Amino acid sequence: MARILITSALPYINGIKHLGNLVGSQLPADLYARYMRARGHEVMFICATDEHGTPAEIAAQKAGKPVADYCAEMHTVQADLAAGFRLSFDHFGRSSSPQNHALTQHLAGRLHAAGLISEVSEKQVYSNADGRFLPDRYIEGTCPNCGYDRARGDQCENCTKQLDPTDLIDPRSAISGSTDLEVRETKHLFLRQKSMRDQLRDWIKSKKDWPILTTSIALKWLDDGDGLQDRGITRDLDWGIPVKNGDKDWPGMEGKVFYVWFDAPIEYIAATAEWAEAQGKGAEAWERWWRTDKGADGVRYVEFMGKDNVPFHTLSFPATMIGANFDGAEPWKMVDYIKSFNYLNYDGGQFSTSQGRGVFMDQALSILPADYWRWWLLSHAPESSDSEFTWENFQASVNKDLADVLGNLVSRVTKFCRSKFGEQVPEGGSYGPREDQLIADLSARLKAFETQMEAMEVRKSATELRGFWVLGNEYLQEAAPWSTFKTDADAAAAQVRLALNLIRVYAVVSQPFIPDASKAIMDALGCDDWSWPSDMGAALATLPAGHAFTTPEVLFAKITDEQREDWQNRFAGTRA
RNA sequence: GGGCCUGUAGCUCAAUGGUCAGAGCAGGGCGCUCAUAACGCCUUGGUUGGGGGUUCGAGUCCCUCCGGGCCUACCA
Repeated sequence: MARILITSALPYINGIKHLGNLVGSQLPADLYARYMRARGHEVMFICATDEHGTPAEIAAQKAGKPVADYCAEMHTVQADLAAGFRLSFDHFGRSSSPQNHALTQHLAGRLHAAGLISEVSEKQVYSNADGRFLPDRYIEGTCPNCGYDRARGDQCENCTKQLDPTDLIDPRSAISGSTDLEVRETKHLFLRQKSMRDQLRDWIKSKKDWPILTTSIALKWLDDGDGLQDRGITRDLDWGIPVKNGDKDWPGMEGKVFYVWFDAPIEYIAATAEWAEAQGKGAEAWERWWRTDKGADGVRYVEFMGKDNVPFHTLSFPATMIGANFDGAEPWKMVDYIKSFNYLNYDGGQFSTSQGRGVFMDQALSILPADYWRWWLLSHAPESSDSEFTWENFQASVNKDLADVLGNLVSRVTKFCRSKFGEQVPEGGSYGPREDQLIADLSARLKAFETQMEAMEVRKSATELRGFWVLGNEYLQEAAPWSTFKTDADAAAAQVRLALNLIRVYAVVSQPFIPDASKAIMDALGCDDWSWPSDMGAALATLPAGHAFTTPEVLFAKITDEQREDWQNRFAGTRA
């Protein structure tokens, strides 16, 4: 039994996430966590809301609420939706937690002691009307290059030219529209990652098995142009983790907070500490996952994220971990594998939180159960390139795979049994060569599924699982118990007994993808044995003759053309 | 501008430089009647975006052109 630490990129706090966010990190992480638990491994699956930064403050302001209240409310909303999608986090934390405050400040102090923090004075744009410094992209104005009047301070969207906020003609605040802007001098802490470039490169190059998407992004940041740059880790904001040197004040940094991207990955660790506290356990309970000197040396740590998150997870966060161990006193667990995803598009364009385009998690659950979405999203996960959600494809996939192949199989087996033998596993007959062949085929197919799951090949895993289901229909068609029954009731009994057991095996193996349907099958079969069918023959003898069951309701209702068209229209525009 | 990814059947995707480029869906045919008009079997369908090159051999490697996407460090 191995110990596996799994983190999903943290969903940002400023609103409900869309299906693209879900499939880019949390959902595949959940699939992996569920599978590894099912295989008997010890899993720690961590996620949290990412609560700091300018967008959170602005979202709270728009909602007319204090930012702390807003974040607390949105955290609850996101936690409920995660539960609705059956995301099986061991803990869903908050980056604003006391644990993260303490740990972030502690690690900053360690980096300072290591000589890896420098203080840099910068000039930044301050908006008097908004009472805040403005990040470059929150300043709008006319592009000096093309004359586009809604160019942002970092780049003109129209002509794609890179800009500096001071380049803009007639600059104004993107938040309030105010032109009462001034340039102020402000001091910030920088993480001296430049000095750790070789260490980071060696570490990344040692990861031979990482996806190209992951390593190419990391190496680009390391070596492109002037190479890896030092990174600001503080901001002039009210909401965030106050800048401290461990538990001591940091002279000159009063009133400043750490940059959200500094404290967000640290929350992976802090959230595990939150978990330990919630469980009534001591520090050793979380340290055995995160400190290689305290038990984490045997842990395999896997991160899931969208491609936009890769630089922070391959460079800044590792730099923090390596730097904090400058004297060998704090060996932190480093990531072993990064699974990154491309983007899911929606009907010819992008999903967009800011524009409200696409299907959002709450809307999705309001029209169909979680399993439908889980199945489609996972079986179409954007692994090798961006992929696209269309309602036609969704309808076709769900109806064929879930309703016809799996759902109908469960239905035909249980209903046939009920009508010929009653609602109990029939007795009599014995297995022959056909059944031996089925067991061999199932074993081979399961092995292929396991291989793909362990490699985190999400789409291929779904394909293998579907193939595993198809074997049941093929067997039934060939054995044809409805014909057998007319001449040899005992033989039909044996065939149905096997088929009922096969359905149980399907519930167990499918559980990482479609947990609710699996549970419904198990409940109908009156069984709670979720052990993995490593010995297929034995697994298919789990339900003995005479075992009572109930015929389940339709597992997956088909999506009708009317429904599809209705949803297509309903979700065609942007969300209010 | 630079970097990276990507382009394969009507659709969604496979294929360590090595049989005749394969699956699922859709389409066509046959079978079955237990089942959610479901299931099974067979089958149509390709100049692998265009062009050039390397190689005994290229979907795969190189060059070039065309299309789609992402990133480019103060959104997160």
